[in-house]
Amino acid sequence: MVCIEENRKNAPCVTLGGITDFDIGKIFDCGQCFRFDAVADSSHEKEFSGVAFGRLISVAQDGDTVYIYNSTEEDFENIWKRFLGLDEDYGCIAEDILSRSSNPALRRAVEYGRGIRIMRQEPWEAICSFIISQNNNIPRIKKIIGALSERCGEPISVPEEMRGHLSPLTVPFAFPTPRALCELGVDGLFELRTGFRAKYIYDAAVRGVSGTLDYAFIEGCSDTSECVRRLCEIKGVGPKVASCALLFGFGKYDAFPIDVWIKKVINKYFSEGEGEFSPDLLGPYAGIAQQYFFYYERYLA
DNA sequence: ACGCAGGTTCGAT
DNA sequence: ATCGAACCTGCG
Repeated sequence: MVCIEENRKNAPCVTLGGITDFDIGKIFDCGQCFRFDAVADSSHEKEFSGVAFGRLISVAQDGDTVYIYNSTEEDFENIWKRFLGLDEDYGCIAEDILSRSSNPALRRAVEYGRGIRIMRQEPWEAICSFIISQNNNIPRIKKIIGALSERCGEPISVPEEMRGHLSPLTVPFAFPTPRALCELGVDGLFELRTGFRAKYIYDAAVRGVSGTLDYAFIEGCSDTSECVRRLCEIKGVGPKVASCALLFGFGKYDAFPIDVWIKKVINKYFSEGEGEFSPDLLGPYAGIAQQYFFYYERYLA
């Protein structure tokens, strides 16, 4: 018994049924994305709101039903489907990963991380976000990115119907363009509490504006280690940051970021056995395996 | 309170 | 080539 008046107040919403291997709690809390936060008083089991591609949405989930609020069908097809990794069959991907190695820890990690999806965020935002992430903690990373967006990103209108679907941490501003960050300058970036990363962000922004970055090449290049080398030309971008940007922003599923947690994983589970560990062992979805391992090591225990 | 955080650079061997 | 320190800041 749903009253029409009440319905009319609802935000436009795309509803998806029968979604498996998909858990927004894991997807938004596994550290790949810094602009989505939990909606506290949601009417759904879980709900996260945030900004991407210059748009504001919330993603909610009850069991295998997923809701995208403030999205049209068209935006879902063109943007959010890929953004949320809903265009991939994670059953097959997990199977492929497991077929590469009989390592028992790998099996446990895949099991534990079931529901994680690798997001496909905007490349520029991913590069910048992971520059900011270095030697930093997640709450502060989010704070800095929010501040940057509020300071020089395009404002986004928030429909009245989205009330109740928003985290207080969601700031309705698009991620700044390279040009906007350039205009801010190193000093402006420093004032936004980016610390020693200010000059790195600035260098990335300058390259973004001048076209030195060449996204098209990276998008089209199937040699991921060559992509890493290209991104490492940016000051403040090393192999870890480059790999994160490639994995979470460019959809390069074989990019394999090695951070402190993954180092632990390699030492703990891959130390015995002849030869050095290599991501290549894990196949074309090594980066996704990496994310399962990361989540397992970081959040279990 | 005070070490530490999903790294990278820079200078010293 | 390899190895440590230093790096901004504010959260836990």
